Amino acid sequence: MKKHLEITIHHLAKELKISASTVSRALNDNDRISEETRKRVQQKAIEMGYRPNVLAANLRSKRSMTIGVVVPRIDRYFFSSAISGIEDYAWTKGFSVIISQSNDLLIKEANCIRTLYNNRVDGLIISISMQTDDDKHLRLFSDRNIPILFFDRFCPTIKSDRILVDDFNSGYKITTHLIERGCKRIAHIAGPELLNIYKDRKDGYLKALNDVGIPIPEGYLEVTGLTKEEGKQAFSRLMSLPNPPDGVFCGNDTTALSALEYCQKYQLRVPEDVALVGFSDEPFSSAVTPSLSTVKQPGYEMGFLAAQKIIHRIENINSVIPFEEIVLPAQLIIRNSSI
Amino acid sequence: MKKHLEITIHHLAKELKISASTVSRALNDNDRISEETRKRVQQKAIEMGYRPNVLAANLRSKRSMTIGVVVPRIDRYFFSSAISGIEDYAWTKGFSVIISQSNDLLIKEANCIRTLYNNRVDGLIISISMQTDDDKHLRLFSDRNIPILFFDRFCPTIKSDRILVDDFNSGYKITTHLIERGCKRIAHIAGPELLNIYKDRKDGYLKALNDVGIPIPEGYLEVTGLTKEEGKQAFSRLMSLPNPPDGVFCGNDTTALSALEYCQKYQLRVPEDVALVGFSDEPFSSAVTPSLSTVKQPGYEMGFLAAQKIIHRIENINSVIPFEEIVLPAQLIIRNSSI
DNA sequence: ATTATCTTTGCAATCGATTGCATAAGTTAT
DNA sequence: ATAACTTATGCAATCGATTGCAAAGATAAT
Repeated sequence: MKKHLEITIHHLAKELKISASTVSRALNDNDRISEETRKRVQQKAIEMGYRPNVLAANLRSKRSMTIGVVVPRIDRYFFSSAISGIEDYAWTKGFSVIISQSNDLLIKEANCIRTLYNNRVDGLIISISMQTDDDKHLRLFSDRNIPILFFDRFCPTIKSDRILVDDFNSGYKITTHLIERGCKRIAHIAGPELLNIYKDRKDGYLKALNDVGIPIPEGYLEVTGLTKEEGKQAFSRLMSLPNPPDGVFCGNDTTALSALEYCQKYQLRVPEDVALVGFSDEPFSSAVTPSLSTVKQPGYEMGFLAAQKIIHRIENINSVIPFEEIVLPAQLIIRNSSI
Repeated sequence: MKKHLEITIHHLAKELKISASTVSRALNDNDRISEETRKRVQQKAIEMGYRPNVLAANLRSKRSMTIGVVVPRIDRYFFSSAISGIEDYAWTKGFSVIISQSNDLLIKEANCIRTLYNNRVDGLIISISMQTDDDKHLRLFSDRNIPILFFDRFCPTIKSDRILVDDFNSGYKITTHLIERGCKRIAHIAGPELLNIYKDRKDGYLKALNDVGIPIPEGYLEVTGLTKEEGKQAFSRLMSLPNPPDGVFCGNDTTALSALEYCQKYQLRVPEDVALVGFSDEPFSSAVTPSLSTVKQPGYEMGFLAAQKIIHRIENINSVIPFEEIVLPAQLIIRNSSI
């Protein structure tokens, strides 16, 4: 079973009676090697089943051809589709993708980043955790000038590229939509302010109401962790108010679903009694009844673009490229829960 | 900005006036180094901000502390939750996870595997593509005695560990459930026979009907790619039969959802006119109306277990551990679409 | 014929850690 | 005091590629 001795460039060199350096250059299609030798070497490499040892090459060249990705949870659709986009592009450029998840914990996030650093990834694509209120762990990369790219959720104190969704305008559009369909009392279930995305959604909501002079009653702004359970509680508090809302902008689809389930349980009609809008267009959102109005974030495209940007930066690591903040538009999808 | 010269064990050695080998051993808590020296070295390492270069260590030790994962698509919930489980366990053992997706294409799968091999991953966890009818690319690993572990979808000609879901019994249980609720004409929308999972589900279906002596009318067994579109077409063909089914076991939840949408469009009542059962318990399945009966596969747990098994094998690469086929039970979840 | 130039290849150091073997120092037994 | 072990540390080779510099050979220019 141990018949497979690994073939190295030295074996090829000996076989071809040339030096290892020539073999190395030939395999990399270096101009300095004659066309003829290159052909011979490449032919022999195939013949002998040569497989480059990426580790050795990376050690020497100080590039790993690998990008690290950190997301809160891999199994959330938005993130898995972003990873899918990252992987698809990276693959075309010969980069591998190491993933890790922070589980929305700062400590875990810091550990992931340290591990990725130790593995000498060439760049880091990250969507920070809900707890990240500190940038010390990120400095491991930024201080060493290793490219970081934030997507969706970013750390404002680190200078770097960012690919974001236009949460402010989305929040504004959602709220305006609710106003236009006739809602008079519009509440919002927000997420932790620490994260730009939730703050922006909330600000969009506030601005939209303010622009048309609708005041926000006491208790109409819930701030939660946006889990299924917290969503249910928050919605229940809203509906127990003396003057409950007739339209609720939920910070994500999960809480919107909680709200929907609450309505089913207590015989509230959606959207007649209360209109609902979520955020993210999870796979379930179009399938529920009534189907859920929401905002579709281009996860795959963001990931693809993120990979393009960071690989471009990696490949031009010595040029000064100004940092970019790309804000992608998101699409308001009006479905039956707010029609 | 270039203030960060990388600290190596040689820098530590010089600083402490000892040899690099001692530093290396001290950092790895080797017995041969005195307790006192170990402390001093570890202290200094922290003080100087030393970060081990995993690449160098791996090159020498011929282990990469990395496992490669290949799945058809990262953004499918079953796979992303499995990856989540893999990553969670691997992380506790200091392993990194490189992921790649085959997009259900054999060629892409082969390329992914080659890349993972070149990166010298210590093991491969894979769920094969729908097209994989050949094992040449997998031999790259198996011939070299590098651990492979299949989960969910496997290649029967490669000897290795497997972690599977009990698709046969699940198919059997689903069909029996439909029989018991009173369905007389039960159809099945199956996936490609090439994959064990779809063949087993179908066989369970056939066996269940056979056991109670129900014959299967002409045209009641559709074989498709199980996409949304193909599902819709297959279901439409079924319902256009002179004697359409009153119960359909759909090969996955996606096609079950297609069926549901078809029923809504053509005013068929579910489950009164036709009962539906899917497979996989996608996030949308519990949320749709009527909620979808299905089989819940333990994705996260499978991934976690897969990581445990393969890392155990990696850590005992020189012992002969017999290959294991673990078949996990899956849970039939009866919801409104077939109650 | 001689020098200059270009092309093609090889030598040897290097990346940063690991590890078998040798050695020095310390301890115990004879 | 010497042999026989232990214990702690260092030397130097090694993993498999990359790369600056030198050199050899071929060709062109003077």
